[in-house]
Amino acid sequence: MSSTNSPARVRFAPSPTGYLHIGGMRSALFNWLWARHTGGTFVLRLEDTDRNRLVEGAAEQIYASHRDLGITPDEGPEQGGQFGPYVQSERLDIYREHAEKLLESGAMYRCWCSPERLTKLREDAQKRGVAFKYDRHCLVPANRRPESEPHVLRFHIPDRPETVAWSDAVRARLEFRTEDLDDFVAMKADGYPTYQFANVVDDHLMQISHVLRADEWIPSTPKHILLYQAFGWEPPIFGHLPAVQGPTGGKKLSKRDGAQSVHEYLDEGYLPEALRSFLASLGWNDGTTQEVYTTDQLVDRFTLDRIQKSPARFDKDRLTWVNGVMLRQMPLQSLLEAAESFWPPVAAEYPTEYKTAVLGLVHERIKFLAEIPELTEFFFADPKPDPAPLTKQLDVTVAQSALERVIQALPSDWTEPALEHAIRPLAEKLDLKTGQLFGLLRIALTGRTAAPGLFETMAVLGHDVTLRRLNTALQTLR
RNA sequence: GGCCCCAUCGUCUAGAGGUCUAGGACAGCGGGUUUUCAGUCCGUCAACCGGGGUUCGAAUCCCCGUGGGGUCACCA
Repeated sequence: MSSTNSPARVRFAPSPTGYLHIGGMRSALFNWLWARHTGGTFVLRLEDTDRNRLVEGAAEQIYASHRDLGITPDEGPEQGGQFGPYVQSERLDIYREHAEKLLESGAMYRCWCSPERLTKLREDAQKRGVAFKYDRHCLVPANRRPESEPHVLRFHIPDRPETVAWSDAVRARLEFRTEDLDDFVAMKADGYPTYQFANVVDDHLMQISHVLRADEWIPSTPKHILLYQAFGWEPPIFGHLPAVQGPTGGKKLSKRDGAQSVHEYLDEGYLPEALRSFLASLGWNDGTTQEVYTTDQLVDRFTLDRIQKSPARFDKDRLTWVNGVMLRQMPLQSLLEAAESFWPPVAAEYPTEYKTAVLGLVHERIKFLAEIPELTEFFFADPKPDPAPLTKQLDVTVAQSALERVIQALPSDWTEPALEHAIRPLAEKLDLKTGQLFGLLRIALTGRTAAPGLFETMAVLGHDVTLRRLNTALQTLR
């Protein structure tokens, strides 16, 4: 299948009303994957026709999210392209011009109805238990008003009852009856188009071949198709993606219930590659038992027919696992680069070689980069002296003599094997269990009960620091 | 409420009539490795929403329920 697809032109069209949450990013990723898989083009278009909901800086955040996730658009507001502009508020003339055509052909009509009247209509519909449909009041010649008065442009749903159907790339045939459709507003009174209208005009003008969008758009797709027909245009292929639900399920993922921006994950040290693999698995799989994918594999195997129909829940535990797998597979050098902005402040003065050695010890245990300070802090700063944990397992005198013996036994050959050779036998001589002695030393050296292996830790810490910390521990017991 | 979509372990999913006493993975639990934690290895718990059909045979097809979700804006 992969080689038989012609290059697709796909788009992701968010509106700048806030940051992009994970569900939105998943849609963007699917579009990007399909473009890459077919050797096509990924277009980013900003749908900013609602002036009331614009959020300062949101557009920039959206651009950044794509960049940082590694799915930079081929065409868009930032990169331009031959089908621009890619911001809808800069295309007002285009919409007006096209609206004019449909006005002339009779596919659209002017409507002067007040918000109050519409609200009343809506309430009536609710009372009667039916879906709201505009009553076409302004279609009656007697109700027409001067064109100079504020009005909107409505699309005239065909009077003849018919079925509007399309073959969805994700869920086979979908159909609606025109009787159930409302004469929706295409151009608002402020001169801006609605999504329904701008979307169709732009997708056609930008030669979009596949519209892959969230399935909440299914109910408005017949309106879009009717619009294409009114223009005499060929509709694109529609593919409606299953929703991404929050961790607790139920409602669709929204920004209030734990949904987060890509940046929050990036900031926690989730790798873009891990995010891509995990996000792809939310509603798509290749049918094998493979669980983690490189992006090349994703691009190679991504096909529309393997997109899931049912909603997927966002499971952070699984993301964390994927991230851990990728972190562990990463060469130490790459990990060092990825970790750059995650070091604790105290690490600032230390040389790269030292940090590399430290990273080598936590490489196996790290799940996301933000854990680095917690995992490595004691490599850079002495633990706070505290007698309590030192004597939790052993009484003071035993702990003291153990520390003294270890200090005396420290080898001159400061290597992991030499250290182990010198210290391990001490446990038996002191009549202690290995775990008791090692536990004591671990606390003395790191201030923690959980840390990397004792001897590798000592090897990295170096002779002087090790000796100092052991002495400090001894002092606190006196 | 009208219209629409969806329905396999807690979660992500495999499954396109027989190979399903339903497979993999995450999480959970138990154990091995081991100086702790993590990792790793092994094991374990756990699902076809219900009812009717169709068929020799249904998780897979059809219908009806039920449940969940979406949508009914001069928001996208």
